[in-house]
Amino acid sequence: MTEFGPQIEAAEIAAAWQRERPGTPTGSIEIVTPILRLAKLFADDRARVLRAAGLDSATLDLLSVLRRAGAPYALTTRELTRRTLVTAGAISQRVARAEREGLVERRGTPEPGSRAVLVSLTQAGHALVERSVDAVLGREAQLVGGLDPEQRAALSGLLDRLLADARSRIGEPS
Amino acid sequence: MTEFGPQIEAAEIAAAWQRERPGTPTGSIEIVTPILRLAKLFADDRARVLRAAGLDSATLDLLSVLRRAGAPYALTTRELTRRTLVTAGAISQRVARAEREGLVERRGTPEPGSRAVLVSLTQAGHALVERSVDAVLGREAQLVGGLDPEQRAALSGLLDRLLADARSRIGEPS
DNA sequence: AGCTGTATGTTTAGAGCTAAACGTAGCAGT
DNA sequence: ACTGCTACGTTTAGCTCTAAACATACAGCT
Repeated sequence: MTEFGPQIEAAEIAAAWQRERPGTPTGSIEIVTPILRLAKLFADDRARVLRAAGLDSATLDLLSVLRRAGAPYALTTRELTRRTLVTAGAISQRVARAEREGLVERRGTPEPGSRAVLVSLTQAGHALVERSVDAVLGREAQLVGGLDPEQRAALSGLLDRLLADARSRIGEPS
Repeated sequence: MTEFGPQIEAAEIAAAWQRERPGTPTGSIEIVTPILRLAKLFADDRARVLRAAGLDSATLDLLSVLRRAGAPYALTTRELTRRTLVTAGAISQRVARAEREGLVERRGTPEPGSRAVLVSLTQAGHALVERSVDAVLGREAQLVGGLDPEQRAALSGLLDRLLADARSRIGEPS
């Protein structure tokens, strides 16, 4: 992943901008910078854990969504896109890869009157999720374990609030 | 970017795991999921803003680091890697692209006794940063503007704490 | 029936990244 | 000098993604 040395703190970045360009609107840096770094840290760590299990994040993401959906573990491509952070094209490719490895199957339409494609977990895919989910989530629980339950609740609440706010501001650009 | 419809809440994801696999360690989901979504939201939004200015995030990241470093706006490749979230190879490619566009220059070693390469901003590169930084940071300030100053301070503090904790648990150099 | 618009998936070209191989330059010990 | 070691940077192969073009099915009109 990334071989970074000691990182520069978000506060130092803001201070550098103020020194170089007084008046630069640096108010968001102390929020955005740690979020970007944490996201990369979580993503890299997950990739590391999964590589040990012969898996990758994109595939586990696909399998997990299907597994969480409950029996019969089948969703349309459209629904997979909605529950994921990637485009429909990317889902199509993820499904193709997972199908090649025997982890999912593409089957005809779910119900007449729709040309949707149903993607479903195979036995092997189901087994693979069962084997790896606890490892991934358990590892993440360790990583956030430095905060006590109250801090986690406070953080979670603020993040949800920020996410909802930011979405509404993007939806209606001012 | 991503044409998602209404997202599934992090709490629903955790609840689905508990329903499907009681005992799954879902405690981290309410923290990790919103962080990943916010990171993508910020990254996508920045890309959108920059595209309008004929720029991309990777290039602005490079130019910004050089600009913030102060006169004479020059750093070694190694230092650029340290201040960034990408590998040395990626920096090499970013510099090559930016050099092709006349935004940076590669010059000989900074001081004898080292074979480091100095990358420095050109006039055009400097001007481009000046033109785009306020737009990017101003936009981000809007996106986080839904939180009041106290909430922002609380959020920033918790994020920094989590980042430091998680890094120490990973053992990655901090 | 024949058109047209909409929804759904897939395919393709191109971008940027990582990991790993590679090429060198300086340095230390012998 | 010779050897090996370390630091630094670049190059390359391969991966996954996005955006856009494409293909196709269905539904509503006329």
